[in-house]
Amino acid sequence: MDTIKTQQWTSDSVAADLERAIHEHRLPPATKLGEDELGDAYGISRTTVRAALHALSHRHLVELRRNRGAFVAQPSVREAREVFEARALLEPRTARSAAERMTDAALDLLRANIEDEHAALDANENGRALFLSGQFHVEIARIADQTTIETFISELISRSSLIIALYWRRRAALCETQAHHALLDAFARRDGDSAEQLMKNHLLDLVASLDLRNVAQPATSLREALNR
Amino acid sequence: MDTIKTQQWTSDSVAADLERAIHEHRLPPATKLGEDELGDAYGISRTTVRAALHALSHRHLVELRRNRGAFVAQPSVREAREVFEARALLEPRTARSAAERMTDAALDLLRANIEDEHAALDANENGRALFLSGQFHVEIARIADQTTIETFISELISRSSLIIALYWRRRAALCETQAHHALLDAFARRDGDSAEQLMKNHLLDLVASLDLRNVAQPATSLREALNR
DNA sequence: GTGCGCAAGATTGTATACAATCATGTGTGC
DNA sequence: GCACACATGATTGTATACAATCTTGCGCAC
Repeated sequence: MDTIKTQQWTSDSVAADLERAIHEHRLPPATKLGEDELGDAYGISRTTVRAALHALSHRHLVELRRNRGAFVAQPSVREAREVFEARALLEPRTARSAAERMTDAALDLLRANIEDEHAALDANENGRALFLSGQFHVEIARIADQTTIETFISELISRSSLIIALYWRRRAALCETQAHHALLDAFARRDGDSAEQLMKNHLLDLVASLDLRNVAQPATSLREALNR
Repeated sequence: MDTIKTQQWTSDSVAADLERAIHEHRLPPATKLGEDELGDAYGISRTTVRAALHALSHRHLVELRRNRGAFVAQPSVREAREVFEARALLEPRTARSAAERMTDAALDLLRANIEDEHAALDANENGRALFLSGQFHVEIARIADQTTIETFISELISRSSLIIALYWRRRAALCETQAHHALLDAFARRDGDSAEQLMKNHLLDLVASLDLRNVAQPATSLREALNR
């Protein structure tokens, strides 16, 4: 197997590349991430790969098992609930702050994001659309000028993508963009109250679209299923 | 210099050990954390030390500068505000959840924590008292049964300790334990409303006890001061 | 005497080599 | 034929060696 790109990969950029692949569902939950394999793929040594995998494990996107390797995380039903509870605490109030600090330039960024998502959906690039949909939320935290909270939300968004991969119920993804449009309107009006409430409902809708009953989790490999 | 302990150090345990040292102000902000130095101190190779330092940098407790090394982080005034804004979003509602789920065993844990803090203060172990004071908040998240939020709060608490090291204004630390006592009472009554409100006020008091005006930050070395 | 440039030392960044651990398959005994 | 034990292979955990980068001090030119 040849290397992926001609680039000066660092542990951070490899981690970002892997995170995006996970976020876009190109690397589904439970995928084995062998160090040698990744090292060959990126054309780097295991040292750098290990640093990237450890970084992702701190973001709960990768699960490290001692002497067994790294796997794309498989959030449990419980973890899924927790992630959305954390988002419910952080995002509505952050959306309010963003609305209050909104600028025209920031509005353009959010509009461009929504348009890109539409374009990706039209091109049947569902993974990319999902990624952009998440970026919308991260952008809001950035506009709210809360770097610390943005870091948390960014992690929660990526984990949400894994949760969606495992527990998504509905087929129609269009309701999503509708909520983002409504938020955009509230932002355009600098309406903090509406933004907070819309974000709250948006998150509730997201959870409602998941199947979080305590059913057996899908496992890609038999071994994984039995070790649980 | 001889090794610290006879123990099988792993990157995680080294990171935990360093985090506690930072939390207890035994390693003040801007302290240089040389890899060779730490490797010798713990009796391990640089590989493991590096993994620990990277882990701490992901928690924003250590700042890594390319080709220059690792330093105990020095949160800026802005970062300090952000940390407490994040805590304000997470902790009050978490305290409410904890109150609603409180058990007698959990109450005992919290009581023991407060007693230990008193004992530490009496023994003039201020660092240990500060650590225990932070653990009180982490325990609450654990009692609320929110692992994800607990992780975030744990990080924010450690960062708060750095913030206190840099920006603490008042001398009297006794007001602290008073707030924890009040919270304990609310928990004992399973009074979610009070717990949420008390936590909110407690965090406001904490911020008020800091000097977050935009003054020049104290720097331990001249070089650090100039590079900023 | 001051300022620039270069070289030496120190420290981190990366790769490679070795050790430890786990998974798997085979063989032997019952 | 089944179960347990051991050996083999594969993969991760750790240490060491080398390369790259930055700091620092000296020396030379002006």
